Amino acid sequence: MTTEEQILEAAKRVFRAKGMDGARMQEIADEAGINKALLHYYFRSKDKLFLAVFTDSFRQIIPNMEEIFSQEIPIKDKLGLFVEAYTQLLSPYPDLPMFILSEARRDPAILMEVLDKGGIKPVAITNLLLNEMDAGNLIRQHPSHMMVNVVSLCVFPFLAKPLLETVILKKQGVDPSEFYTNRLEEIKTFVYRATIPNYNAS
Amino acid sequence: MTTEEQILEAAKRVFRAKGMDGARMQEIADEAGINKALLHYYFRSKDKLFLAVFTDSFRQIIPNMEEIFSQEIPIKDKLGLFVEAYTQLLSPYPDLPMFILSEARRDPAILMEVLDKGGIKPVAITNLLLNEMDAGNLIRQHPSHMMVNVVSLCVFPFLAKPLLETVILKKQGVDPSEFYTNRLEEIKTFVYRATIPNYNAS
DNA sequence: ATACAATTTAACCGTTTAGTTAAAACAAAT
DNA sequence: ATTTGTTTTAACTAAACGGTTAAATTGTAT
Repeated sequence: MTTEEQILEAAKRVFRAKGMDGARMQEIADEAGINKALLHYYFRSKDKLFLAVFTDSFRQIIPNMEEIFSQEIPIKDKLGLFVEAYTQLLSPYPDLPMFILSEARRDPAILMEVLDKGGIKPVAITNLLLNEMDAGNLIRQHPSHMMVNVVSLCVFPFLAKPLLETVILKKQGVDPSEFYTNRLEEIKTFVYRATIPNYNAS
Repeated sequence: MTTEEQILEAAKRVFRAKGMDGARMQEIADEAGINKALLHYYFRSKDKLFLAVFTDSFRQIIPNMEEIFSQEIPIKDKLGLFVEAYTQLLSPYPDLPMFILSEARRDPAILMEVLDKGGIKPVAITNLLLNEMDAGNLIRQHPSHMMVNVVSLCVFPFLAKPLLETVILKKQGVDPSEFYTNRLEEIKTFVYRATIPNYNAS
């Protein structure tokens, strides 16, 4: 791994954990095992380094939806695959969603910079969902809301992790690790019941 | 409104918009229409002021669940009322959820400080849900996951607001204001289909 | 009017921070 | 051996920040 990559990896860890305002260039240098001078030697400013981290992070939270939704399988299986892929994508990086969303709120302009590069094509998915509704394979509903609903169920637990673990779980006596292992199946059946016709009957 | 209240209101606005790390005491003083010296005259330190804001904000995002769930109405109506109450609770303060969750992640210890004061009793709700499942009024599922699911659907759009508006909505040609007005009904029917037996049939 | 609390003004302190600079050391290729 | 790019060291700057201080001012209640 080159020094530049080492720095970027260290910067990812620190920025994701503490955000732009809370992160310190010195801490990133320490984390990378180098000194502050070398940090500026590679990335001239904190803003440039942050932009690199944010761009990289944003690419990471966009799942490969085309790969899933272009398969020739029932829409129910596509939804299941998406939920699986997305939770597994985020599991190793539980800080990612909060990092992206809170930094996007702090500086909405940064979204426009990154959005054009990393392509999101919700139109294609929208049409696919509408076709499945016409075919009777999907309960009729607004595609935008359905997409937001599914993503909400997948992402929210990562965003609320500290709150969930202390409030709901500890006070309820539920084992946190058990909660997370059950989570995937619970999301899937919840989504199936809300979107697949006659799912409850079967 | 007393000066102390003016300061607290100003601090709420600034802290919620920029977070602890991004907020500046000078900006809070300006926002409150006073000077920095007076700010420390009332709240001795940034930490103390922040704690006051966080405590107040945390109380605000805990809906009055007892009032809703103790009514003598079907569980379906209780769920609908909860979704309605919660989205209406957050609508005037769209920054609240992100503020609470991101600060809770930055300093998880602050949660324990606040949690004991503002009471959350998920055990009562858990038992209520289990009873409704036994009575056949609710599709059987883990109560913890069901609660997280419903809250996810309500809160996530507020957390992802800037991202949603730029990415999904603008690129799709959907009017953001139309999205938000439809949102409430979409959540409710989504929840009904996923939790109420034979809801689709009726 | 006097006393007292609230508020302003303005300067100040100590610390932290991003960023710079220059010189030296190091490593690898020519 | 010399060059070239990389890395370290260490000191430094300039600005921002949280917090303090003291004196003056204002307003209000007694």
